[in-house]
Amino acid sequence: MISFEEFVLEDDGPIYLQIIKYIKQGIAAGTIGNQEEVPSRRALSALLGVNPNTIQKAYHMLEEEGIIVSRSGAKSFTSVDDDAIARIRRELLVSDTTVWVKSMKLLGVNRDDAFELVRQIWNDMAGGEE
Amino acid sequence: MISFEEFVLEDDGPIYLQIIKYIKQGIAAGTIGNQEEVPSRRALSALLGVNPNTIQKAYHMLEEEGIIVSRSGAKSFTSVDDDAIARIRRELLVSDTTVWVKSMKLLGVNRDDAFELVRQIWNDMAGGEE
DNA sequence: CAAACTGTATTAATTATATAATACGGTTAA
DNA sequence: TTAACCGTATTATATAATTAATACAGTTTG
Repeated sequence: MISFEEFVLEDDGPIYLQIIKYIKQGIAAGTIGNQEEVPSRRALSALLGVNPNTIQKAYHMLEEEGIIVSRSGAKSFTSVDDDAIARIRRELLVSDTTVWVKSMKLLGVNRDDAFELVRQIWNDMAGGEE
Repeated sequence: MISFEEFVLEDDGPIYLQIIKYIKQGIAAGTIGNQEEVPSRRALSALLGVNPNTIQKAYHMLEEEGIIVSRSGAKSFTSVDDDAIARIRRELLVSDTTVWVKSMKLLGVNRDDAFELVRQIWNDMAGGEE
């Protein structure tokens, strides 16, 4: 069963996109595996304090991407083979890093200074490898 | 006069936030200086193909942050002393980098691998220092 | 079987974002 | 001075995102 304990709802963008990204990141990180049970629409909506329709929208889009499989009346599960995992991982790594690099260049920061900034921030943050 | 030639309207988030970020990044990068003229609401809306009210919303929020000054009937100008510039620059550097580092940690990427990924992407992108 | 849970669907209302069409009065420059 | 700008404000409309309240049929489990 996918855990949403580490999920934090942000004020940033649409909730359904945050949920989609969280699941994709989990798959890419390996913390969410294949044929793993997904929380029901009602259970996750109660846990996050949002509307069931919002969860349904996120799950439906994930299903259209072939990342989860739903059967009417039954529980929903992930459906990701090794190729799909690799594709999702690469997609997230490149898109997130490209956004950050673009920002650093706009701010006129060179690569070494950007690395130094990362070193300062990396250790102060929880989680991940040290 | 602030130039919007390099500005590209994305489908991502609200337009007024994109405009605010573009101006803040310009100030932080030094390409937008103090007491520099800002395009009129009507002129910028025509250039970007968006509604004048959307530009007004962005400018109004920038004025509330003390970053631009408007007088009814007259042109609007930036208002950023050295302290303000340093504050905005630090704010953008830290927030953007924190978002990226958080993403790398969620994906289970260690710092050295993250740096290697940046090296691959950095040179393939245009702009900024090499 | 029956109760509890599941995915799915529908309709209505709300908020944020953006557009559209104007209007008013202040500022600037020919 | 006067025409062309400027910032500002108002009202209406449209779409996207979200909430809300239900409802129905399929699946699972005791």
